[in-house]
Amino acid sequence: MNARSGRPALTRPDGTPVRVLVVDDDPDLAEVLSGALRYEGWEVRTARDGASAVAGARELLPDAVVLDVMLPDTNGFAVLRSLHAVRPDVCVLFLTARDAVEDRIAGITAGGDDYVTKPFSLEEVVARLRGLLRRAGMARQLEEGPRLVVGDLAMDEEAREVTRSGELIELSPTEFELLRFLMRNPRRVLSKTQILDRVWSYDFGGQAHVVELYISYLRKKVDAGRPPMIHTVRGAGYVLKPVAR
Amino acid sequence: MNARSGRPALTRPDGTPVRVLVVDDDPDLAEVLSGALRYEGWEVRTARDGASAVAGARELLPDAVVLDVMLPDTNGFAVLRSLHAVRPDVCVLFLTARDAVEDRIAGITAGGDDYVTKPFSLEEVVARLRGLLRRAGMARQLEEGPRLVVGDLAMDEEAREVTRSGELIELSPTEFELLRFLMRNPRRVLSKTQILDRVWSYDFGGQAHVVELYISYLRKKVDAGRPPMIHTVRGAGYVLKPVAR
DNA sequence: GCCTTCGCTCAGAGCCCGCTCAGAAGTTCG
DNA sequence: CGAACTTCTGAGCGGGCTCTGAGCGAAGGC
Repeated sequence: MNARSGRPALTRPDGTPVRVLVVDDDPDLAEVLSGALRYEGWEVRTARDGASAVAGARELLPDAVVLDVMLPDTNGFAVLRSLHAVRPDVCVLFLTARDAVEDRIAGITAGGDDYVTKPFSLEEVVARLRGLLRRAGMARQLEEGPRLVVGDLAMDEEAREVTRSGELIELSPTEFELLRFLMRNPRRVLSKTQILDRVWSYDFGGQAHVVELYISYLRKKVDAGRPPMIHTVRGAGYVLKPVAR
Repeated sequence: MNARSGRPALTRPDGTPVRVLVVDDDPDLAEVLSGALRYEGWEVRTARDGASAVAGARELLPDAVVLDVMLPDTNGFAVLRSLHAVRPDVCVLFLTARDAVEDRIAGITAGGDDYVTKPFSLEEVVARLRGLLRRAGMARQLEEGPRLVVGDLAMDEEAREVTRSGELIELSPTEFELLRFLMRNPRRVLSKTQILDRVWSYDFGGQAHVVELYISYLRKKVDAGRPPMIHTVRGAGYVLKPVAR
């Protein structure tokens, strides 16, 4: 069982919580990240530089590491080598500035690791991590697949494909992330703030009004002409529900 | 057993009372809040700034913290970090002014923490706290679910759904809160003043007449054509009772 | 039985919330 | 370098929600 009730957690094969090390020199960002990962039911530890990252990894023996490429003392790649020395099969998710060295990252990620560019949304980080862990055989049997289903609505996270009763629905990146968040929390009212904090980048300064706008976009594509699955709860937020039988 | 007789308290897994730290620089507000939380059967301690909050947390080791974002000495994020350092799984409920536009700290609700805007109602604060604690695994086993049931009337707090004998009932935010308060105190007469203090915001200047009005609204939706569950006790208040068999 | 008190309900005003449209700025891709 | 797409802002509108006031009915005291 997850911290987030009702949804099964992604765990290690023996049932113990997945262990993740977060390495970033911005303490606020590290705090937000580790909060989100703990919310997934995972065990989290933070480090703010390369040295303490390696030390932390030795203690925690993490299954995955979220690693900022730009660190005060070293760069991420040196840390990566040390990490692989500690635990060869560790998954690494790099955090990197958009304009920086994408080619070098590409070389690294060929090995099965992955990266996201700053500024990112928490949904994206969590989704990538889940993908990495799943591929590393971390899923507790069958219950954790790359496929989300709510009623006749289905999402293949890896193929980035969404269908409703078999019909393919094309979504923009933000629409996709919003729908993923909704589908990962079916039958639960989500406030606009929750959605904003989770689906939009952490540096987004805008109003909750965008959420309304994107809900409106989603409705046009997901609910179009069909019995609605996205419901407004006035004064509270939005819910995704399978249509009542 | 709870201070509020007849209703089982939300307790820690070992049966001891939930421990909550209230941090606000307004002593009156802190007093009202801690009163309401003690009424839930919880152990409460107060602090009026960030420094004493961290100190208090170290002593009390609280399960949850009610934390005003606007503190004289620090910002919410720094306090959040300190609190998580003391106890990684602590839940935080932030209090924030509605018009203080950009004190919304991005990502605050992403880690499973929550917030309410001032002015708030006590029911809302308590409900949010209960939600946080429940998700953190604080519920004494099965008896405390996200579901309130009185007779054939049922409320799912997370989905914000109310049904009577299976039929869905649509409620406005205030109606919902009022009914939640009634359902959390079944078979107990609640005075209009009690209801006003609990369901309406603390800065509400209006008359007790609104309570009558909203009871009337609720009756139309909840009791409509069915044997009544909401009863008037003249000169005393209202009771919610399951229909006699 | 009458009068007072208390509670119920209707109607309406004002406000706030959420939805949508249109367009500007930025991004991606051919 | 242009075209298509995506994201976000601003404004307007429609309607739901909350509360006030008034009138009416019921309960209970004298």
